[in-house]
Parts: sequence; C-alpha cells; structure tokens
Amino acid sequence: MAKRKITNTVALAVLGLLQERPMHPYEMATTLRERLKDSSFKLNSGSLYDTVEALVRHGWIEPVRTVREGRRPERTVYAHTDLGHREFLAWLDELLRRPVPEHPKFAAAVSYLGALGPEAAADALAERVEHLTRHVEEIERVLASTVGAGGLPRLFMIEAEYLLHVARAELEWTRRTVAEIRGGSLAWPEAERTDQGWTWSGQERGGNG
Amino acid sequence: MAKRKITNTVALAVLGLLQERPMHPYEMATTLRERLKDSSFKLNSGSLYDTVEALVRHGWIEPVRTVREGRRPERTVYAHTDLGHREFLAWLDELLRRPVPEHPKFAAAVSYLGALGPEAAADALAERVEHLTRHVEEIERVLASTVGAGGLPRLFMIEAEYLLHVARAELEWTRRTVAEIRGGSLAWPEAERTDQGWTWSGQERGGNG
DNA sequence: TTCCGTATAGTAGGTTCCGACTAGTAGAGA
DNA sequence: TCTCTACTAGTCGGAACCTACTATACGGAA
Repeated sequence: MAKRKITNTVALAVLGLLQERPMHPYEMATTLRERLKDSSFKLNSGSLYDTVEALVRHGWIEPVRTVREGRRPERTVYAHTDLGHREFLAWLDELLRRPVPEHPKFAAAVSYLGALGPEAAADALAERVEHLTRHVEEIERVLASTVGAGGLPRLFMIEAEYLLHVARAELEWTRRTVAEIRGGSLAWPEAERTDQGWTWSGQERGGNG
Repeated sequence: MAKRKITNTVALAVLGLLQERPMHPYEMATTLRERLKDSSFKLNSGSLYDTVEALVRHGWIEPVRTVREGRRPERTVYAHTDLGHREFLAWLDELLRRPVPEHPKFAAAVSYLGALGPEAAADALAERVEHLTRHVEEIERVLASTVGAGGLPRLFMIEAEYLLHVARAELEWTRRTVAEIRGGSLAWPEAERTDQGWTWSGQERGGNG
C-alpha cells in the first residue's frame, strides 16, 4: 500500500466532479457550493487552484481546452484521465474502508476541561449545546427540503445523514456532560503533581504510568 | 473577536503542559504520549519545535534556562508567561463554546458513495465496521484500566469518554448503512446530468437548484 | 570491547495550504 | 452617463506543516 500522493480531500471533490463532465476550476467551486457539498469539503479558492495543478502534475486530470466568454479572462477546462478515474475509485474505497485518526479541536479542548473549573466549563459547554442544537436543526431542514420533499434520492445526500447522526451524538454527550458537571456527578478534583506522580483531592497518593 | 494567531492544537497541548511546570520540548512529547493524550493531539516532532518557536514569538511562553545532562546536547526549558496563561484559558473557553466546522475525510468519501456501486460500497463500509469495532473496544479497554480501576479520576480521561461516544455513533451509522445497502432499502439510482438538470432512474425529470 | 538496537533530541527542506489581495465586468440606480 | 456594488476569476506571499534524516548516548549481548 504505497502512500497517497495527494491527501487533500478537495482533490477528491475535483475528481468527483470531473467524472460527470469537464469543468473549469471556478465552476467546480460554484457547483460544490450549490450542491451544499461545501460542508464535507474545505473549500477555498487558494487550495482549489493548487490542487488542480497537483492533479495535473500527477496525470489524474488534464486540460482539454480553454474558453473565453465575453471579455473575461480565459478559463482552462479540465477533464479526468483514465488514471484519474481509477485513482478516484481506489481512493474512495480506501477512505471508506479504513478509518484514519482525526483530531478534532474540540477533543483537544476537552482534554483540558479541568483547567477551567466546573462553573466556567459547564457554562462554555452549555453555550455549545445551543450552537449544536441549531446546527442539527439546520441539517434536518436541508434534508427535509431536498430528500424529504422528493427532490433528490437519499443517496445524493447520504453524507448529510452521516453528519447529522454524528452531530446528534456530539450534542447528546455535551448536554449530558453539562448536566453531570452541574449536578455534581462529575467530580472535579484539584490535581497536583508531586515528585511521586500525581495526587488529587480525595486520594492519598496516585501513581500514573 | 480578533482572529487567533495560532490555531494548531499542539500549541494548546504545550500551554497545557507548561501550566504544570516548565519543560523542554522533548519532555512535552514524551509526557503527552505517556498520558495517552496523543490521540487528541496530532503530535510530531517537526511541528512541536515549530510550535514552541511560534509561542515564544507571541510571548506566550519563554525560555527559562538550558540544561545539559551527561554529554547530551543542551535542552531549552520553557515556562508559560502571564499572557500565555490568560490566552490558554481564553482559547480553551472558545474551543469549548463554539463548534468549528470540521471536515473529516470520511464525510468527503461518503458524499461520493454512489460512485462505487452498492456492492463495493457495502463491502468497504463493512470492513470499516470491523476497524471501528476494534477502535471502540480499545478506548473501552483504556478507560477500564485507568478510570475503571480507580487509577485516575474521570475528569482526567474525560476526552476519552467523548471520543468513545462519538466513535460509537459512527459505528452505529456505518453498521446501519451497510445493512440498508444490502437490504435494498437504500435505493441506488443511476444519476445522469442532462441540459435540464439531473435525472435518475425511477423519476421522469428532476431539477436541482 | 565491539557491535547493535533503541532511546534521546532535534534539524532541514520541501510541500501544502490559506488568507488577503487584485482586477475586470455587469447591472442597478441616481 | 456616472458611480456603486456585487460577482467573476484568479494570483501571490508567507505561514504552517510534515517527512525524512542526522547524530549522539546508552545498555546489553556476543
């Protein structure tokens, strides 16, 4: 299993779009936004153009023509190559098959939850609950107005179902944790490091590792 | 709300460690690994040293002395500044309070699930279920042997509880989706783009946007 | 006592990535 | 017809990031 040459998922999006038909970069960007796929990809013009170049270098896509509309600057239209098609499917398969460790910033912050003290921590998380609630509702709304209204097959919005499921789980955990902190069932020891290892309130002595 | 100067969460880890006591970079790395915090942070020596430098530039930490053990090279020991302490707490609060959109690679791949066809897609996801199952068990095992065994207060491993909760949700969704594909309850239309928009099997004509 | 593997500690270099900026065009309104 | 704003389309410089590599020290085996 050789290492991937390109890892940025914007490249996956580009390849995916070019399976449909040739496009120029700007059109890729607007198409992704229209289809609301910009929540699964991190899109910005800078990396889009870099990515397209990298794909050309690797021979996964190639310029097929340049067009000019009115007096706008020329635009280069790209199409995928055979190699690009195969790589697209292989990459997809790999991404679906093997989980890669992700490092969400929130998990990092949670690992230092203790530093804030119980009140401030519960307060911050409670606000997060508000945001997450709205986010979940937003995905539900989008799904209802597309798939729910018969406008699109489920398969076309399947990633929204996934994001919704995970968002709900996050919301659940956060809500529960706020309740636990405020209810006192999540103990808040004061930790201190000594020569012997860690100690915390309610404990004689603790070794760690 | 001015924009963050440093966004890499390795910097958060460094600040967090220096709240305890001064350390040199190599010690930070080993400490994080020992405490199993390397699953919440993406650690590698390259960015660690870069990050420490950036923190010094911003005045959040500062070198306090250099030490030398045996004939090993000198090591610079850093401590956090007052500013660094305040920034640490403010950053934590912000990370906990406001969800930032993350872009997991899996979501990107799921959005092109259709391209693989039902058999290959179900196959890949089924393998993912295996991996996720093992991952969930691994977190459970770690929690059982630390918090469960009374070795550490829950608060010290709270991020593992979070990661576990989310991992279970992912597993659930993936398992269910495999079942839906194989059971036929997730329809697999062949999509085609025409001048008028999108069409797919089982539908006369579809407009999209 | 020499060799080998592992731990220690960090550097170098290139690639990737992104935000900020540029600049032309079309259309609305005064 | 002049200006103002929003859209179109992309460039550029620098920061962030990671991989691969260096090089020394130490402990144990042969």
